[in-house]
Amino acid sequence: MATIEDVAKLAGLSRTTVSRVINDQPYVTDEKKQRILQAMDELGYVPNSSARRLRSQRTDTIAVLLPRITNPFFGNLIESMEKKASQWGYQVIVCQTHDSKKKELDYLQLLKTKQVDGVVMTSLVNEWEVVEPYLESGPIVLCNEYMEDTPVPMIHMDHRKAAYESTLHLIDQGCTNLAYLSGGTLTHLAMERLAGFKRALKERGLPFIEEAVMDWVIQVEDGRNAFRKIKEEFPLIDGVFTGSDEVAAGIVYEASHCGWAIPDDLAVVGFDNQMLSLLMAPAVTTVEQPITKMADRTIEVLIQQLLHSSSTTPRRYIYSHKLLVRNSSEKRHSIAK
Amino acid sequence: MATIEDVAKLAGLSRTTVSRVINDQPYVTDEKKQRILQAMDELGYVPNSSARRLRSQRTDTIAVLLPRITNPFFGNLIESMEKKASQWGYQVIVCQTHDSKKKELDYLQLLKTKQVDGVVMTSLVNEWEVVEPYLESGPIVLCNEYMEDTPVPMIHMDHRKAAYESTLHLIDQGCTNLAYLSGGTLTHLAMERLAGFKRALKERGLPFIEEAVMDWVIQVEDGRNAFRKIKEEFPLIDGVFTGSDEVAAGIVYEASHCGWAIPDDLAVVGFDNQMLSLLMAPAVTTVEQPITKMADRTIEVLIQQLLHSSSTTPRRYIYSHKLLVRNSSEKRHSIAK
DNA sequence: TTGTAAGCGTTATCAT
DNA sequence: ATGATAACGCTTACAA
Repeated sequence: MATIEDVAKLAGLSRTTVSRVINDQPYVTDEKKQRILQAMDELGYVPNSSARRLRSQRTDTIAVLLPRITNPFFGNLIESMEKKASQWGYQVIVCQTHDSKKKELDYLQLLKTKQVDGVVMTSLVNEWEVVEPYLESGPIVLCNEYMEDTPVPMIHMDHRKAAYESTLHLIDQGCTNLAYLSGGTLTHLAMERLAGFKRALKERGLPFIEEAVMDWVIQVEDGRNAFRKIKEEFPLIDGVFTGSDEVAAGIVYEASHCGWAIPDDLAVVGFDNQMLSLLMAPAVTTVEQPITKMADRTIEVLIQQLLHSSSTTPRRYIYSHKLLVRNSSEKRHSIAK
Repeated sequence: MATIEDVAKLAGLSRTTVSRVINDQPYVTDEKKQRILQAMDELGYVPNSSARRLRSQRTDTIAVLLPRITNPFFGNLIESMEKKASQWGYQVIVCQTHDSKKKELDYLQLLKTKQVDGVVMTSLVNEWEVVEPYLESGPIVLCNEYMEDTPVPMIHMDHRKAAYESTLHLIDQGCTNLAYLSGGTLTHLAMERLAGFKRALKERGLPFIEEAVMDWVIQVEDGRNAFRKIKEEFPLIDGVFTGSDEVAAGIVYEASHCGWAIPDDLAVVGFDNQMLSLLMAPAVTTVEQPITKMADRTIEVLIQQLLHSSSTTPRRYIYSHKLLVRNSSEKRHSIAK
């Protein structure tokens, strides 16, 4: 494998000059530049990335932590982030935490070992206190996930409000016994949504049915199971708030196959506006998130920190959602007065 | 940032001994080991990964090239690969080529720059001749994608056979005018499938309708457009082979919304057995791939190459598929005699 | 069992 | 405009 030394020798110049060419620095005559470029070509020379990183103390790489790539929401998020990052010459490393505290910390370790320059966290399962020390090793930006009193930039939606509106919508359709299905209570996000759900109930004087709260309902399969449980144990439930379109789809699917009418017997709302929600029959009411905008902003904010390591107070960017009402919740003859 | 030197000093030992502890090597007394571990802890020491890589010439990282992570097939593939790789202490870098020749080569460059020890290609858009030279820089394994006379291990299904069987199934259901929708003709895979499709037609004496072949039909949206085209331009078409469940879903969706009956007016088969195909109404007939098995084997094969750099002839592992017949193609009263 | 010392391939500093 | 030289932080012969 050819090194910079080999190139220098072949071109009859010094390593320094070759390095200048590699890094597009000034003070190299065109003639010598050409000689070097040709030598590089001849030897098939490629700079060794570990050596560059070691010397320059930069990796031009950022890590994006997410629960699982197979969740389309995060898939789309990472897709946009990568596009944006590459525009700035940055690589992205995808880090799946699978909602594990240990894995989350393992990946934050990348910051300490200098494998990445910065980190984006799109979910947060550890306590913030545990994560904060890693800030010493490099910038962290929160996208999607968020919390109060945290000294890092945050880019996200108002999930409490979104859940609140979804729930109001269900109530407006005449639902009076609502179930709440969540992807897990560990994250701050999940608590925000639950708060919005409860607030809507309270405002309309409806009871919060503790027993009809289910956690760790994430996949389609979980949604199917949840429906069966509702059918057998809580037949009075007439509306379901879910934190994901997959779960909503599972419910719609299983309900249809069990002879329940959606939305008349059971109204369902999902979250994220995934393709799936539109394709289901009936189509699933859901919350649209401005994924690309959030992703782009996140990368911009992180890279700005990387470039200027500015000590300005971290900003917070809040994006707005959109409730997409579809047939899984919209009753033809609304019972609401 | 503490270095190995700092730890050595604090523990009153040499860098070498510290290094031995870091790498779990023998010949360190328990007492000194403890002293070192404590020093590391005290200083919050973490080995610098660039330095290790530079010195050891290994990255313990492999790159997996795929078209797009938002395609659930590849999402699941990468999920399994990552799991397997981490069992061996390897990291995985996800590289989205978006079917671009340039990006594919850019990512292969990771091998040359020593950012990764090996590469898995799950799709191949460049000519093999262009890719082959990269083998000098490290091992490459093909998973999913495959071709003849290539000196690298291959792990894949027989796509020609799968397409052949799907097509026969459509014909058995009484279809006589078949359309063929492909995700792109660039890959060898696509050609294999087309060959299987054609063979089935030929065997049953049906015509191959050149005009009803559509390329670059990938997403749900493409499927919807494809249906509209069929409806307007080729109303005689009564069966469609598609290379993806998304496309099939788009067709089913659009057809239903246009008043066509699936499968009676139009039978549809998809590919990959994605969740979506089961959830559609009607559910989509599809081809199940043994994703986890293929992913696991791929990583094992690659890591074996990494560990032993054996010069044995590269093996080829062919896995078998399973045609899942569902309502998008199975006619209640089969017309076939 | 432990330590010395020589690199790994770059880039940054300082001369020239 | 170009070059010599010293790091960057670690691993690994080899010596002790």
